[in-house]
Parts: sequence; C-alpha cells; structure tokens
Amino acid sequence: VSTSKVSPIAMTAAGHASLAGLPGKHLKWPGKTRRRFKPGDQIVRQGEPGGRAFVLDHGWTYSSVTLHNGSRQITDVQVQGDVANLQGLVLPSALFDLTAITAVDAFEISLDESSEDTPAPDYANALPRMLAKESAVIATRLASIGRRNALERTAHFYLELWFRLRPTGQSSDAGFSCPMTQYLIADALGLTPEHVNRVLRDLRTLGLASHQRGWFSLLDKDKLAGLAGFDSAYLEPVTVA
Amino acid sequence: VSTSKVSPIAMTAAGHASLAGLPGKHLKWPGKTRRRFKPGDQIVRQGEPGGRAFVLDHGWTYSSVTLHNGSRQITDVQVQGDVANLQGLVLPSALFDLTAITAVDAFEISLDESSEDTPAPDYANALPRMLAKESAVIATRLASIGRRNALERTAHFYLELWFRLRPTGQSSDAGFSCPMTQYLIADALGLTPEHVNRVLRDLRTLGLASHQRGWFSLLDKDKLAGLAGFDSAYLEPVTVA
DNA sequence: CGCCGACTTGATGCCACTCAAAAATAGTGG
DNA sequence: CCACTATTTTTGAGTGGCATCAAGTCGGCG
Repeated sequence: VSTSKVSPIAMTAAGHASLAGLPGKHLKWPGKTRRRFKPGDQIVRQGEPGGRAFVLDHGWTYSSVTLHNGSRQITDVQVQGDVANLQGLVLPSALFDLTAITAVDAFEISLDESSEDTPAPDYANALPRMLAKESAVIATRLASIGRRNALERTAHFYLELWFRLRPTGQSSDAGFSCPMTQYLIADALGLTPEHVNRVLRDLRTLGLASHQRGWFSLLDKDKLAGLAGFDSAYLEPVTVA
Repeated sequence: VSTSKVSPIAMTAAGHASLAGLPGKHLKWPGKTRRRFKPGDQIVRQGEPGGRAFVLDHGWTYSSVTLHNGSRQITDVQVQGDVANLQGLVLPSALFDLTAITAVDAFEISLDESSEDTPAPDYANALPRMLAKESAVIATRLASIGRRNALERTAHFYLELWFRLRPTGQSSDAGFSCPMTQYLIADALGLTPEHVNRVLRDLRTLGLASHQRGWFSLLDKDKLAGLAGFDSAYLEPVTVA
C-alpha cells in the first residue's frame, strides 16, 4: 500500500472527500482488497447486489444509466480519491452501471454485515455528506443539461473536472490530462458526439479551451467560467471533521 | 400532532422514506417545531446555513437552482412524507432554494449539535439511504432530460409523481391531484411552458393522460409507461429496517 | 502496412424555442 | 354576486440549435 497515491491519510490531508478515519471494524477497510480494472471494464452492473463501493486510487470511471431505447446517460464521472458506486454501498442493489474509462486501481470497500446496524460515528458522519455532495454534483449537471446550451454546458463540464482534479494535483493552471473521448462527453452532456466535436472546435476558435490528444488546455479560465456561469460552491470538498 | 397526516409511525407503516424511529435525543424531533408556509414562500435560500430540513406533513415543495442567466431548473419535487432540504441537513450550507408550491405543513428537523458527531444507529442507517435515493431520483431525471424527447420526458415525470404519491394514498388508478403549473413542469423538465402545453395536448389526444384544473388523469398507464420507458426500480421506498 | 477506433466536416431536417397574442381560469375586492 | 385583475393555459407563425445521416481523415497499434 506504500505505493498508493491515495492513502486514507493523504486523502484527508488534501481535504478531499474521503472515508479516512473509518474504523476498520465497521468497514472492511482496504489495502488488502485492492482491485484493478482495464479500460472499458464493467465494474458494477445495474441491479447487482449492493453493499460495496470503490475508492479510486488511480484512473477514471463513470456511472451511467441505459434507457430502454438504447441511449445512455452518464450521471457522474469519478476520479482519483472519489468513491465510485457510493449509492450502491448503502442501497440493496446498484441502480447504475459503473465502467472504467482508463486502467483503474481501487480499494474495494464493503459494509460489514455483522455491524451494519451500528456503524461507527465517523462513518455515519462522513457518508451522508459524501452522498449529499454527489447529489449536488448531479443536480448541478441536471441544471446544465436542462438550462444551458451546448457551448455553456461543455464549458461548465470541463471546469467542474478541472476543479475536482485540483485537490489531487492532477490539474494545473495549464489544464489536465483528460482520458474521456468525445463519445463519453456527449453521453455525459446529453449531446451527440458530432456536436461535441463542433463545440470543442468553437471553444478552440474562441481561444477559451482546447481538448486534443488526451489533454485539456485551459486557455482562458475567467472567460470560460463567465461563459458557463460557473460557481464552484457546489464542489466544496467534504471534510471529515 | 394527533391531526398530523404523517406521524412517524404512519410513515413507517406506509413503507415510505422516513425518519421514523429516530431517537429524539439526537435529532430535535418535531411535533413542537411545526412550520407552515404559504404557496410561493421561499422556505430555504441557497447559501443559507444548513443543519435543518423539513418533513412534509402536507403540501408540495420544490428544490431549484437559478443560473446566472436567470433561468431556473427544478431539481426535485417533494410531497407528503418526503424530506425537503435533505442535503442541507448534512452540509454546512444549503445548495438549492426550497419553495412551497401549495400551502405546506411540515415538521422542522435539525441536527442537535451537541451530539452531531455521535448520531444514533438508526439515524446513521436511514439517512444515507434517503440521500442515496434522492440521488437516484435526480440522476434518473438527468437521464430523462439528457436522453428523452419532450413527450417521453413529460410522461416519465408524471409517472414518477404517481408512483411517489402512491404510498401516501394520494394517487389512485384514476390519477392524482397535481398543483404544479405548466411553468413549474417546464422548469422541472428543461422545457418551455408553451411546449409543455403542446405536449400535454398531445398526451390528451393520444388518450394516455390529461392534466387539467389541478387534476392529473392517468388514462392508459401501460401505454404511458411504454412510451416513457418507465421502470419504477429507482423509486423503491427506503425502509428503516 | 493495414486495421479500427476516434475525430472531423458537410448537408439536411426536425424538435423545441422564441415571440406574440388571445382565451380560460382563478383570485380579489366592492 | 359580480366586475376587475392577475395568472395560467392555449394557439399560431417563424426560427434556430442540435440531431441525423453520410463521408471522410487522423492516429495508434498489432
């Protein structure tokens, strides 16, 4: 575990959402239950029994819903330090699919059934906040898709990623390494891949941002934030007291 | 409290999302902290300090975000038995506005600061599930707005309301009393009021459903569910074991 | 070198928005 | 109970943003 980029302690130090400090006797705390996934791996399937989640140590994942007509909506993206399948941890079954975008290195955590009804204080304290924050992120994207046009929406999405990567040191003023394809971005934003492509061209033309060959360049953060009407308040990290 | 339509016990009996069974010493449990609001009242404002929420005893409310351009997105609607401002309860400040649609009768609940770090078992058990469920509801609407057209989206929305009202006895096979205006529905679905009106006309013409003078008529539930691709799995009520 | 996934561009069409205005309904005070 | 008003609902005409369909082109990798 010494090579882990995100030890429980480091996560707390970063002020990032974290399960650090959870007493091991109530959660099967990781280190031993380390899991690896390849790009495209289906980590969790909708309807699967719940009770387990994954703290990402490295790599990106996404949660998605697939509709009856076959189209797909990505509800959230998880990066280093995030907990994937958080709802699945507390609900009897998973409501969404969880898929690896990149190679993923994660700690699997699960509820210890024997003590499920008497979780430890810290656990009860941190988990609700993390769930509330996730809820806020999804609600904000809901507002984006419902009330922003494609350009604003795309700008907002990248800014959110940039802010979320900040505490892990994966994003700088220059930008960040972004493994998402235009197909994935389209599924996250409720657009078509073709239109995402045009929007990215426009952002480039406007000199605001550019996403090419796996790298997102933040060219003019203020203008981009102005265009998107971005306010980072909803992203304030959850700290475990 | 004897006239309350939703006593803690009744809520549990209905199998509905509920804080029933919470030991009063950890939450300032209501009965005494009853609150009333008039239609249109702003109950909670974005940015307000958190720590409090409202269990609806009667009436409807909605949570919303207002964007920089002035447009508004309703993230969720709350009905009898639901907890409004649930995220606000556990986060330091409210992220959304909470507004009364109808006259509202609610119990205000708040965290007892003195025991915040050591919540009771039942509390820690129920709250995360309720948060996870709310998250699921929002994510499902995200999928609706992102990937369903206006007709499917509207159909899905009414079916969700119908299902959520079911355990409280407020909806029947015939339909339910619905106080939402076409403006509100538009704000919930990311549409314009004019288009909502046209969609409702279409649903009426198709003989699937009708919403007039405050009453929603469910004319053909199966066809409506087929059109919307509706699956009620994400609405399974949270039971407090 | 050949293949396959990701990206790019163009032409065309439609769904939902915008703007405008009237009709119906609900709410209010005299 | 009835005028008066505000809100909500309804309809129309015109437009545009994004989808759809259809080809390419680029780049990584076996």
